[in-house]
Amino acid sequence: MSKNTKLFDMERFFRALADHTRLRLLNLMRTDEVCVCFFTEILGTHQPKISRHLAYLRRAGIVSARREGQWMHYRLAEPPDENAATVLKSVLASLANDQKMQADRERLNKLCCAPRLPVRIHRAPRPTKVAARNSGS
Amino acid sequence: MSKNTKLFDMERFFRALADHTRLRLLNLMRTDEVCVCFFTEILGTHQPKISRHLAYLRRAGIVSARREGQWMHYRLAEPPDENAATVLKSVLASLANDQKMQADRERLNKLCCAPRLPVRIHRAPRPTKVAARNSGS
DNA sequence: CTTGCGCATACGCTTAGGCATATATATTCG
DNA sequence: CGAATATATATGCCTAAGCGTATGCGCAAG
Repeated sequence: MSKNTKLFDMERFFRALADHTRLRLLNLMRTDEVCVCFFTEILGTHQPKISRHLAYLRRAGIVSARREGQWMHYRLAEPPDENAATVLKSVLASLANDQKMQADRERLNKLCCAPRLPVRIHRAPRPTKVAARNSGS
Repeated sequence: MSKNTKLFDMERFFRALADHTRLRLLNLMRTDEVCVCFFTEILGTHQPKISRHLAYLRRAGIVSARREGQWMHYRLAEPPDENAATVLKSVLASLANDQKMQADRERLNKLCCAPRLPVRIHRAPRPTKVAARNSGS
């Protein structure tokens, strides 16, 4: 039984997961807090598209945002419901098994460990690790 | 790592789950193989709507259908990928925790254990248990 | 204060997918 | 065969949500 008061809107939750771009974003946030410009760099797409999808995920309660000066940092949120948490955990584990998702993460790692960032995101704050929530629990 | 050859189309999978009617159908199939007329009876909705959603689930590989004379029986399918199986299992467990979903199941149980079926589905074959794959209940 | 940057949102367009109603197909029964 | 039943699909309508482009707004730097 669900311990928490807030109801789990399962339908909305799955709608949020039913998009390739959003799954890629979640995969990149699996262990890190990441700012928007890194997402656009890694996914190679326009910034408004990224922002729209991040807003969608935020509305679904799957990610949370933190402002730091002119940068917005996104990370996975604690689901308000234990069922959501369980499902999300297995979803993230599945992402970790996907080859293309692994490739995205490798590019992110390379990029943020590089001595110098590309000009486009020259001053951007690099992704930072977040307390592990999967497999470590 | 995914052992099975067939790739898991996660996006399609979640799109299939992103609908209340389909979640209710899946919940009713959690332990049973059920024919269409029982679904329409329990959900209290029109038969074409049920058939459309069942077709959607079938196309997503989540359920399978079996014909028996003029009746079609639907049940959960074995996901072709272990990631899909893991996620689906946690989804079904979440359904089992939902109060409204429990109510649906209780109505199905009452209906199919009743000495006589309502006139509408008088001759319909009753749901039958399927080898348990999740939560005993 | 003005300019530039990072990000969010608005706009217009297009498609997927929800719905109810109507119809087609297939099986069973008389 | 012809009617009735069980299910599937077609049709038309409407909304959600995808996309790219344009724009708004807050913060930083000059």
